[in-house]
Amino acid sequence: MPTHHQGDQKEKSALNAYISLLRCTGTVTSATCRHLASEKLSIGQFGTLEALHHLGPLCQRDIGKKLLKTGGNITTVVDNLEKRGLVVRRKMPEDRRYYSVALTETGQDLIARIMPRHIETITAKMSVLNSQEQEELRRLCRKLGLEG
Amino acid sequence: MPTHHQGDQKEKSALNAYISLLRCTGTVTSATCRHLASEKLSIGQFGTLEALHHLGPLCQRDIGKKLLKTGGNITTVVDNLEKRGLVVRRKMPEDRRYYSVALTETGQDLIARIMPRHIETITAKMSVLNSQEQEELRRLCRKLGLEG
DNA sequence: GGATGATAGTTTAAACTTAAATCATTTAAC
DNA sequence: GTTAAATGATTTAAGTTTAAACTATCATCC
Repeated sequence: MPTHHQGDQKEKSALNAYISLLRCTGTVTSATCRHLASEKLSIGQFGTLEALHHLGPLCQRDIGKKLLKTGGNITTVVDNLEKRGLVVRRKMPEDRRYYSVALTETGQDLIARIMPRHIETITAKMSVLNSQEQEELRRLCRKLGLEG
Repeated sequence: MPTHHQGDQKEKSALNAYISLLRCTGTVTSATCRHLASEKLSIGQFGTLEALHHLGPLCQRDIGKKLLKTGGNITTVVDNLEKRGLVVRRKMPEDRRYYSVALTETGQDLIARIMPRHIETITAKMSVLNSQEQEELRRLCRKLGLEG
């Protein structure tokens, strides 16, 4: 049976890691997403374009899963992207509950233009860690992030 | 001079770490903050109460720095906490631009009641990693999070 | 000691996000 | 086949967040 002291130590270690994790993500996100403002893209909008760019057309549910956002939010995000002509919705004939959301040519052009800079910014920010450290960070985050 | 191939590898490693980091924080935050809804506390409100609990009275600027939020947001958060009688603002006589924001007894009681459960939830979630891994995650996040 | 600039906080408008209720469509069970 | 349950998407109302403009106070410097 663990003593109180051991319990304290366990909590302390967990809390320290947790706090550092959240704070780190805050500063990193802020640094890497700053440049999106000049394109009038929210993080959710950019994330959606990026997902479509990377994975091809997706239904809104899958976009939501990818971005960890609610369905209502995805509706709004896709609405706004559609208004700007960056994506299109297409009803899926084989299951008419679904929309397939896809990049338009304009959307394709925009994300293709933004991505190099975005990747560059991320690479620069992450290069505070060497590749071995990056690998270890990834491993730990993946282990920790397995949903629950 | 690095070859293109090396550049690709460097980007790939950075991006993988970055994506895992953001996704991990998303799932961890969602898991650890779910219980706050039952107390009708937003994450920002809880963060403010916690900061005041941990550090004692703070001015709004310092709360904002702690939470990585804008000044306008802190005004709203403190307004709402004050309406519920959980915190009080006090003008600082020595510099009347500042408010000192402090927990009321009610606020103190609330945060004292919530914290054990919150810590427990975090500890449980983080215990996917052993203490050595937690320590390493903390180190990497701190290194990465140094502002910029 | 008065102008200038910096800092703390507030307000406003617009955008984002969520939870909950709702609509439309499909699947399963009978 | 028809009903019931499940699923994808939308709507609504409420709350959160931000940027930008604004007020109030303090510090500096001539």
